[in-house]
Amino acid sequence: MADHVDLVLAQWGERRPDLDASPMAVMGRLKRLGQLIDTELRRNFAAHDLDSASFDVLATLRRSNAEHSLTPAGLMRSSMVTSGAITQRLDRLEARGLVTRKPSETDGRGVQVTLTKAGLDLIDAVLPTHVATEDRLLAGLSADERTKLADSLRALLESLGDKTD
Amino acid sequence: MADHVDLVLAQWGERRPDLDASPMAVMGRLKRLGQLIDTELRRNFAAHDLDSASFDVLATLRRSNAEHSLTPAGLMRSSMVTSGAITQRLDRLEARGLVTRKPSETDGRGVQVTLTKAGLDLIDAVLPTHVATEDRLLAGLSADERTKLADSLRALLESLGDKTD
DNA sequence: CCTAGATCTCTCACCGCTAAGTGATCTACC
DNA sequence: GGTAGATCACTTAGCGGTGAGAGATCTAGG
Repeated sequence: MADHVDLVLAQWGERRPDLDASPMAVMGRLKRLGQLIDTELRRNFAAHDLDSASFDVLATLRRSNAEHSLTPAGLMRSSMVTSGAITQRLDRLEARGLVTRKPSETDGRGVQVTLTKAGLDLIDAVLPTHVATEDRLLAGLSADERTKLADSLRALLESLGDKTD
Repeated sequence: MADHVDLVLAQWGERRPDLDASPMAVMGRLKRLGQLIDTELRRNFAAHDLDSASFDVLATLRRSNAEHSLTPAGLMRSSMVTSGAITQRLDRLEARGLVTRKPSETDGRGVQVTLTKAGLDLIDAVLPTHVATEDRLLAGLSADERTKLADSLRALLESLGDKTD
């Protein structure tokens, strides 16, 4: 059993035997999986006139609270993109009537972003197909393997400071 | 112990208890790790006047064979980006004198891309710091945990068709 | 109070990728 | 041998991101 990364590691062993390329066994696979998964999810989103950036915002608002409302700063922390990216995402979603922006009542700098009815309906329509696509991509792993993998990934994330508390 | 994805899963359970969001335990973490790692590697590349796209091409050529030479089609398969992206990457690298393009001797449509001396020197200079950065990002996992994680990721990649043979 | 620094949202220039499509060349099959 | 379809590298329009920075507002310390 060998995947593309095994080949890459073998090539490095051939050309640069002095180099310890072992970190690539994890990092290379993370990158490659990310690209494969992104490509697949992109297709699903496109079928619903969406892209992963818009989905990300709508889904974050949807799950945040009963009002489906959050500040741009909150969206930024959740999405791990720059503030400029959030502004542009919201511009697009607002133009499509999927979210509204209104000044914060408590913070003169702040803005409150809220899902509109159209935005709520759209995200609720896309969510089941999105989860189904993710599930299909994981079909090769048993429930136990998924759990083990999720646990390993959680450990790595936590070691990189991705804590909730 | 809880990371950001645990919070996200709890939120979905609250807002959409009917939805089985469990695939996100793996998919969400893969996405999040990808973003964290990309950001970190970007910093390292920038310190060497590089970006991950250029590094990807130079490293692929470096490890491919003793001549450090490949076709654009080969680079495309290895990088999993579209052919247009490869053309543009090569344009940039050729303009910087890091690679050369010459027509294939055996295929009238084909091109042979080769690392120049400058390209070879640059990638060999960056490689050690790149691997060191990756190793630092994995510092939170023991050798055994890394192996287990790499194995899980390999299994997932293989199930998605990322085979060498 | 007042001020220094943090935080919030937004703007802008630039960059790299996708998606769709082009023309040229190769290959397999009739 | 001719032709239909695959493959190859490239072009272009449009999109979404970063990084740097602006201007407004909040907050903590003296």
